[in-house]
Amino acid sequence: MKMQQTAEGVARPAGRPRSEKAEKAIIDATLDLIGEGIGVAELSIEAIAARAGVGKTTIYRRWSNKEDLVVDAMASLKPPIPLPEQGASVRDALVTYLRVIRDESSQVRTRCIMNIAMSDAERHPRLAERFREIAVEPRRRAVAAVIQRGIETGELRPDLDAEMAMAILSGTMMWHMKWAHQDRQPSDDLAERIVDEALKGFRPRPGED
Amino acid sequence: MKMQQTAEGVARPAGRPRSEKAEKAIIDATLDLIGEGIGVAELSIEAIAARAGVGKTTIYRRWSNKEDLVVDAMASLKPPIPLPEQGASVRDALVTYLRVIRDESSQVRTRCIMNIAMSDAERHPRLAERFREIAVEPRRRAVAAVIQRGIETGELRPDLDAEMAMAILSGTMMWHMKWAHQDRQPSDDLAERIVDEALKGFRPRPGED
DNA sequence: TGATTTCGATACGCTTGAGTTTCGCAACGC
DNA sequence: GCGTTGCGAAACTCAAGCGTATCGAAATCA
Repeated sequence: MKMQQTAEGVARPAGRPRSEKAEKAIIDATLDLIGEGIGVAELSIEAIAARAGVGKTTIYRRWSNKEDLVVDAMASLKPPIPLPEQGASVRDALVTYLRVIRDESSQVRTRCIMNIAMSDAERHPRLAERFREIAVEPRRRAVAAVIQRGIETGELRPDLDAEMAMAILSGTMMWHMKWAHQDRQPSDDLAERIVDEALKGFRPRPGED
Repeated sequence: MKMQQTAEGVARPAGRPRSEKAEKAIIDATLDLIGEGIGVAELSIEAIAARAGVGKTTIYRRWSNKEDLVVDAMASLKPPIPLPEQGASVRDALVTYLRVIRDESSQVRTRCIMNIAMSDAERHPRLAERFREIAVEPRRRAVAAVIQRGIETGELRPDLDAEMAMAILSGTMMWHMKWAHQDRQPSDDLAERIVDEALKGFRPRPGED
């Protein structure tokens, strides 16, 4: 594979360059299929190639196995974290955050992707790590910042454990979305109710401090 | 298929009766394989038959497809709910409850089964329904009873929403077990810390009532 | 123009597992 | 003993999908 020098000095291989469009089509097809409820195990390279309108060779030239492809596909997801506006109250910021989780959890596509992240993660550590990195950590940091600010303004208890608060807020919403929506869709004010309930324990106790 | 009358008057088919031992072996093998991390998609009848020391025909005679078998296997699980002793305080009862969840979530086998229940549930509604029925509902009721008692004794706020409390307790523990144990195993006092944090919001506010 | 590489398409050999059938034996009631 | 049904084992057909190879066309650079 001879290299050639471009004007910018970047080495590039001779011959026809790889198609970025094909690459994107492959990633999109993978996410589409996953979003339709196909698990990693059932996911076939042939189906991805067909969906992407691409030859199998084009896939194998880029990824040597299915797991690598799925990891890259998951990593390509840009999590829509509308970071809570810094001007709002802690309550409003947390409500906004939980509303995002609720809305995402209502979409079949997001739920399927989350299922894969959570379930197949047991067998594919790299996938779990990547998902944590792109989807969990940024949010954890965002919530931690909100909580830190709340502590500084006195809206929250000074000894509040941000990690615990994060777990309570996210965990409670996830539990509701997973196990409580069997008969009815989530009520519109679910985010508010969770935040208000949690804040009962998060706020400073009157008569203390 | 001719029927015959037993002494008890129960109709039973002619010929050799089906082996309960084989049936149990099939169920056990299924749960074993699932517990080892085999997903429903990769789970093969052949592997189950081999593991159970049974012919494939013996499986097909009882279950017409894989989903039916998995549903029955999951349903055979007796969830170990050590119902909190009624004498203990609400705090102790809830700590006991969360400890059970934590201990279960630490076992690979239980985690695999839960993963299947939660993830494959999206595609297999009967499986989700059954799991909810045998694993979620009994616990929900147990916790609801504890909370009801706490409200009656004045240990908890009279307007506390039992459903919300359940979601907070279980959801928070599940979140921790799923996303917080990446670097270290759960601390021994995790159950206590969650309950104490939650109770800060669950107890009556001083000066109110 | 020629060398090189990628493109999509198609075909190929191979493995896995589904679901069925057949076999000889075992367990039951009569 | 006889009829019936279940048993495990093995063989079978069939389909899906893997990973590789080959094809002619297209894209890029020297």
